[in-house]
Amino acid sequence: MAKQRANIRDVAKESGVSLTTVSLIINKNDQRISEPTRQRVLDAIEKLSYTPSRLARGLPNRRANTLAILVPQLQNAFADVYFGELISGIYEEAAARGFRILLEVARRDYIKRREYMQLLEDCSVDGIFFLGATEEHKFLKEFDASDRPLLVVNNHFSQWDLHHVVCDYAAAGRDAADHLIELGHTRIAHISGPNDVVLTTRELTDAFVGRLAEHGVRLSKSMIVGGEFQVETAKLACDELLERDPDLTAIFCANDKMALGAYQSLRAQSKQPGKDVSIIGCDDIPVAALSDPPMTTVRMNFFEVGAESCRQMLKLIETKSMDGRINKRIPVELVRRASTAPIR
Amino acid sequence: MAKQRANIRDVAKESGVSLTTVSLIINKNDQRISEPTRQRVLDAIEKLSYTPSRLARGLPNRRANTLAILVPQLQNAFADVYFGELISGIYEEAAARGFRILLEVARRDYIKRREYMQLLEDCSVDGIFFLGATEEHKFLKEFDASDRPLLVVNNHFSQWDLHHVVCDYAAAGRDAADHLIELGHTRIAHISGPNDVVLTTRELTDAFVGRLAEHGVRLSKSMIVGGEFQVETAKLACDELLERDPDLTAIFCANDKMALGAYQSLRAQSKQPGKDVSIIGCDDIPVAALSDPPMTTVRMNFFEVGAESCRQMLKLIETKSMDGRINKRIPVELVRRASTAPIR
DNA sequence: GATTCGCAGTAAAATGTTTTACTGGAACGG
DNA sequence: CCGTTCCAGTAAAACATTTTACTGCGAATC
Repeated sequence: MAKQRANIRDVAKESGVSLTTVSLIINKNDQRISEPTRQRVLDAIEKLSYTPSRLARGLPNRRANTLAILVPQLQNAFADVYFGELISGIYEEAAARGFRILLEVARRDYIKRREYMQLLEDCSVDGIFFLGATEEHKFLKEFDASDRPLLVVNNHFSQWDLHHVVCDYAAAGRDAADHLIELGHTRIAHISGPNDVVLTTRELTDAFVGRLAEHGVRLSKSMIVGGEFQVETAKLACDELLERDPDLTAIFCANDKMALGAYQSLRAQSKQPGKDVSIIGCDDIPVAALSDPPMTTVRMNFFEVGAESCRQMLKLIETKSMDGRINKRIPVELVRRASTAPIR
Repeated sequence: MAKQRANIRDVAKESGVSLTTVSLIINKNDQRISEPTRQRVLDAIEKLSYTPSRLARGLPNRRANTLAILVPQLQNAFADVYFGELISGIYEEAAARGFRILLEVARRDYIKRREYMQLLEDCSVDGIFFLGATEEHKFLKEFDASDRPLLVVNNHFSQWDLHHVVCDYAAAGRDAADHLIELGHTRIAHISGPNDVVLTTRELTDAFVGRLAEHGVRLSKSMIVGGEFQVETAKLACDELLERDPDLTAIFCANDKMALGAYQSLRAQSKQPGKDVSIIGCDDIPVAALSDPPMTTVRMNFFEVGAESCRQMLKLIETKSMDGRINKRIPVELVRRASTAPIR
């Protein structure tokens, strides 16, 4: 009971080789170690139930083998399916590669103290994922064209040169437009996201409106209302749209939550979603399939966005190559359910 | 441009003192350092924009200044208000004390490989919070009466001797019973949680039934149905209860989600929750106040449970005193809203 | 027979802290 | 004037690894 915990020196002594040899074996860069020696060392590791210290390991090469997920301070950010799926995707991929995940909340004073930088500078973390970024997060400027490993997940920016991985929102807008056109709709409305601060939802809107125009359907500005991505605001938005055009036949909502708000609004006016008015959502969150009627929507595989973000981040860290920024688009897919129907 | 990053040695050289002095100043155990020296060192730190490396700091005393949150692998565990609030509470308190939070998911193979132990053994983490624990998590036995810093958040176990911080579920059961009695109800039912695997919800049920009995109201076994904490299963449970006793006047649900399920069930049978049948929930999640009718419920401050868990954990780590287990109960509070009414 | 090469492994430096035990000198009481 | 105490700080060990440059040796090559 001399020692609490075996270290690499103990293993070396036990198996009669040098530290270096043990280290090489642990790190699997061991072409040059012969099989018998290798086996002896592995036995010693087993016997002493040795685990290399992550702390000490990170020290020489300044690697923590840890990644941070930074989320904005929202009302229960951790209780949102959207963040939940992104985080799961990142986690899964990171865990598979032996990386740990650190959780960080970008509160006001967190940003003011530049703690995200500390994280990188004190070697706590090898890279940072930023979820839920908007154009109001001015501190991102610090990463503009910098070689600091920060990756924006599911949003992107034109004013700053950053790494990002995003769903193909333009394709989503086009898919939604094509679907409604195919069903014969012409009196169409759109409940958008916060277009003033999020580029992706602007792209969604632009692509949707643009594609409708290509098909000769004009969507006037007044039939586009912003909904802040929440059920309640979307309900109000939908009320407003129905007042402006009581005969509209289809609404494209920038996310599924807002589509549920539209359902509520319609019902309150004794209209049936999917029959009287076609509703198409965006995201395909789990409740979309379970809603009544089951929702037609554009599936955005957020889990995959998270996973791909993580793969890209790891590549970034390994290679340290700064030739160009990461700029990956994840494909989307229209899911036809019962909330859209041919025009009568 | 000789160096990338200043270290403590650079600071020492710059300010003409020894490493030790700098270290003492950084760690604020610096009674013995004179003010002028202190100032000189702080200036040097500023000038070189020096940040101590967390990795190197942890090495000598085997402290990572990091805590892990372990959650079970559930359908979108990260997208649940319950976990969200617990995590927020833990995070807040940890951040205030300079601790980082690591996220870990207890998947099947994660448990099999005992990675939670690795976490402690390789010094990645100074302590582990386990959320969403049930009696099916047999691996907890490993921490039974052990001095490993694992803390069970918002559940507890009688079969294993572990640290825990829990809401006072017994008090919640009593409060709910008292409230219904006060309103004159006698035909009462209960939709319970997964009583087979979670002790806290058994306590809730027992306290509720016990208190009713004290007031002379007998709740038969058949009027208690389990609901697995989900909206859908609770709806079915409620259907069943209404079939068994169409004249029941009140239902106590073991959480708010299930109370919402009960709302649905009642409405489907053209009964008005809060008028025809009083419903009382448990948790006071945000939607409870927003539901229709606003829900009477027992508030469980999960944020506070998380925060207190973290405080206890830090105490555990600091003192390393194993005289007794942590066993803290967080008080609950009845919130009267419109889903309960005096019997007619 | 000298030179080169590859093999299997090692010595030692480097990574950046904390902490314990020490030191030289000044003040101070007897 | 001597011993003690205090002050302000320091030297050096410890923490656990990775990595670079090296070494001895036998085999192949010229």
